[in-house]
Amino acid sequence: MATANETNAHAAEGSAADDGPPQKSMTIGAVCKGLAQEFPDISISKIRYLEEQKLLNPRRTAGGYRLYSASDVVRLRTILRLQRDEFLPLRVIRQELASGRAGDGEGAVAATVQSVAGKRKRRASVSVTDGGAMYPLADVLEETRANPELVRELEDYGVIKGELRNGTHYYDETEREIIGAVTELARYGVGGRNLRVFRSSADREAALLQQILAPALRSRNPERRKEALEALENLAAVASHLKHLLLIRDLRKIAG
Amino acid sequence: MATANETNAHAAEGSAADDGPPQKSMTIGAVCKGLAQEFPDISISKIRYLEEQKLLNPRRTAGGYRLYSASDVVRLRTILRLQRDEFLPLRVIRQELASGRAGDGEGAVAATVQSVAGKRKRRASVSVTDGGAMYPLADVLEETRANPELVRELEDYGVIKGELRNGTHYYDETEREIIGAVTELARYGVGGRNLRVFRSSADREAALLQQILAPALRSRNPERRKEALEALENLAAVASHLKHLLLIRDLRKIAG
DNA sequence: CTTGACTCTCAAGCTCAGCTTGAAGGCAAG
DNA sequence: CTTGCCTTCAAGCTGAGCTTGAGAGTCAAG
Repeated sequence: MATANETNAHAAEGSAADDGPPQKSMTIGAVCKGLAQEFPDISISKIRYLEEQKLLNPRRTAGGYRLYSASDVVRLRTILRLQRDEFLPLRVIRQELASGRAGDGEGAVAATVQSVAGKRKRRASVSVTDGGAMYPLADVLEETRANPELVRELEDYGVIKGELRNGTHYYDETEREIIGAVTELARYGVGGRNLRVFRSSADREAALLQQILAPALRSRNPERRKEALEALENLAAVASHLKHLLLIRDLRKIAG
Repeated sequence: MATANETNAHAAEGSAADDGPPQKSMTIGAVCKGLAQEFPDISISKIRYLEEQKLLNPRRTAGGYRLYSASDVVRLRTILRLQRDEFLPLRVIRQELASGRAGDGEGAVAATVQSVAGKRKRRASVSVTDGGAMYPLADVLEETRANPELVRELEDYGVIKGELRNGTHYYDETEREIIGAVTELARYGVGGRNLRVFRSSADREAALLQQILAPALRSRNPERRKEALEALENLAAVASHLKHLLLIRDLRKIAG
């Protein structure tokens, strides 16, 4: 738990005290735990696999242990993000990283995520079946540049709920995006109380879809259930699109 | 090899001479040959597979033969491009298509390749300020493969209104897409009467946004008015995104 | 109204990416 | 010196994305 960072076993090469500025290399297990927050399906074997595929190349101890530097970890995070958010196959990620835009420098790698990603977030929240990644409040606040007050307000309204783990609030991907969207709306003067409108319509629509798919969702046949879940995702996508269109239609009258 | 297009066997429904304006549907074999130019690894079985995966839904002859309209082919080309150039899995392509970035319209789809491809690029049909293009009912019906009954129903409900010009109904881009989306929903069992839910929430949200931007929109200063319109578009986009997120959030509970 | 090219469905199978698992053993620090 | 993390290597698993084959039907040209 926690950030599982320094606390971990075998954090090699920290030598003496915490005086040394940037000499901290981590073992594979520590790296894995550190990334588990953002990437729940990471595993030691996966990291090793990525190395086998020439995407990583960490230092080794005399005894053969892998030692990951900070930039190794950054690179790994980049790889995982490109895979998860941009759906790039490893073959292509390897090229992207190799061909210029990123050696190892953190700046360079950060730039890569931007440049390769081009636009922000493709998948993010469209999936009903969540990946399970959680982000600490501090990160969310920094990324969305949201007002902490507003986050609290959202929690009070029950729009988001977060998860309290050893003293810090954690939010999932969807919640993070909700916070971002609401922050954006706030810039235009759409206050917290107005969110009721959005919330209640979402509730109604969810109820509608549930009702329609209820039989299949309750089915004990797992195949049928899986199909229903897929249908649910598609329905959500189409329904959202329809809502958008209807809103545009209304707004056009207003603008007209 | 030329375009290998008209030369093909069984180019159905061309009936008599070349008098018919837009009645050209192709069989699967013809479509396949036509696309082989750009996509060498296309195959008939692959096209059928894509249909099985709910990415396509062509008309059929009485005997069960697939008949691909021009817009079906455009859609298919979009799918293949997203797959080849963007490495998107079919799952994601399905969502991208369902959730608006591409209906079928040529402009819209071109925009999709762009927008999904990476640049920001707003979708053609979401703009509050309409382009003004109008499509005759017959075209809309063919493209969306909507039930005429359903279109009438939508008009009764006041969701769309169309325009009567010398005997034929004409619809704008947004209306056409609404019809498409509703048709899609109908395939999942979301009937006409359920649309009230969507409509009323759109109305409420429009009212909210109007209220917020009312002063600026009423302004006599054209500059200020233009700014307000832009704000309206952004608000609409963000609001739609937020609604989608909230819906996902609710659905996750259901699915859980 | 036949003929032959084309198409249909359905079930089974195939390939490859992307990991996971297990066995058999070595390294590091309390 | 023991305990827990680490190593390699080979084999295996899973799901996506098609392909193949069998058996039957459709369509338009002749």
